Amino acid sequence: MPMTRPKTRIQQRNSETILEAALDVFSAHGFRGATLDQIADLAGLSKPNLLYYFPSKEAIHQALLTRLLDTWLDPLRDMNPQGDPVAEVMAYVRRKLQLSRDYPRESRLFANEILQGAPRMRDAIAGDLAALVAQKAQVLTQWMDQGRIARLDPVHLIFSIWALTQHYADFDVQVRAVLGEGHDPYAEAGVFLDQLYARLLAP
Amino acid sequence: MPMTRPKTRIQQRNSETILEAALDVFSAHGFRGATLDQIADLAGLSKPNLLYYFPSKEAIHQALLTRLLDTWLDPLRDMNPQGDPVAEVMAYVRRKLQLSRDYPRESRLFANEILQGAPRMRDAIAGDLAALVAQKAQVLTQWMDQGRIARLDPVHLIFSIWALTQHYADFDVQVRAVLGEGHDPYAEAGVFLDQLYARLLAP
DNA sequence: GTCTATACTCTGATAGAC
DNA sequence: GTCTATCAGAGTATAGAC
Repeated sequence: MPMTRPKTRIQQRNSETILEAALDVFSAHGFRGATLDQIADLAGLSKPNLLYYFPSKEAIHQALLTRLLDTWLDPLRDMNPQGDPVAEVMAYVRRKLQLSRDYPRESRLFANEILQGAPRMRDAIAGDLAALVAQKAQVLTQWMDQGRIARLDPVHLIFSIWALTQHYADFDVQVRAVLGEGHDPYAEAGVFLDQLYARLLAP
Repeated sequence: MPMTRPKTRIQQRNSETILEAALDVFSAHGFRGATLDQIADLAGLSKPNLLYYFPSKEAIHQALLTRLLDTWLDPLRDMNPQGDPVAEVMAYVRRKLQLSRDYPRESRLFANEILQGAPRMRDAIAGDLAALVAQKAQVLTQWMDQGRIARLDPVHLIFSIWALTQHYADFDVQVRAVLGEGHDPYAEAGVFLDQLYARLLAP
């Protein structure tokens, strides 16, 4: 009974394959836009076989969201209160931008969920995420009090980093359509965001 | 036959009511997540009556997107090449933030569409939108050449304005959950973005 | 113009053979 | 563990009365 925790190696591998396929489909079409047929096709399994590994469509989606949140918050967790303030914030920006570049599907999965009111993530957001932001906002405030970075609303500063980095994954189609051929959006964004936060944070 | 252009006053009013209801539902659940039942209920009409005014679900969605794009680009169009550079950009930021505050549903409708690869807007984005951005990027570049604002990638500067302002509408749930009670997100964002762009644009 | 009734398709989930 | 067959429900759209 692989309800909660698959045991054998084959089960592990198949669960993995399913989640990988599901990430593709859910991130591209949203929860309701995705179909089990699409996921099964992409995973190379039959639909009933899919439902042997996960009890429902909802369960697959939930599994993706759960594993996502941790990855998503890691870069912020890594912001070190002992480090150099400007360098720490800018390193956070770079890590977050890399995350958008390397895991755009995860970013879009998350965006789809929030955009529609976070029906399956409300608790996690009001809980873990809000707590982490509060904690890091305190660190930022301390740095501001010490005059080591410019005084700004620390929470909105964090929002700005989320907005500016996730934009490149979530609005990828628009970014590429506007830039046209021959551009590397993430490379250009890296340069631009470096300049932006260097200017913004300077005390 | 109200296929393309309703004629009588009642038809006008009912079309309006339907689009208003549809905006609510599509922006909250995405295209596939929305159902005609929900829209009909909200509009106070029967489902077949809905389909008397619009030939299909797709057509309702299309009508919303078409009327949206213009409204969405107006603030950028209004950026005046003859005005004071810093003031013009900052006025654009404010107009765009107001748009997010006053029309969050439109913002989310747009975000849903782009997020899922813009299947119904690709042409408009690669066309009108890209052209307008190219034109305004030229204005920005001129201002930079004249040393009146800091030198930055003009297109990514525009992206940053989109990302930072739309974030407050699109991720509203997250913003409010993180801020907690007793906050006015848009007022705070207004202050923050003023500071950000003042620092960023200073030559 | 608007409604009731209904046709038809899609999709999530289950039964049961192998 | 995996498949074929199938059910049940939801959802878009149409027919046809009024």
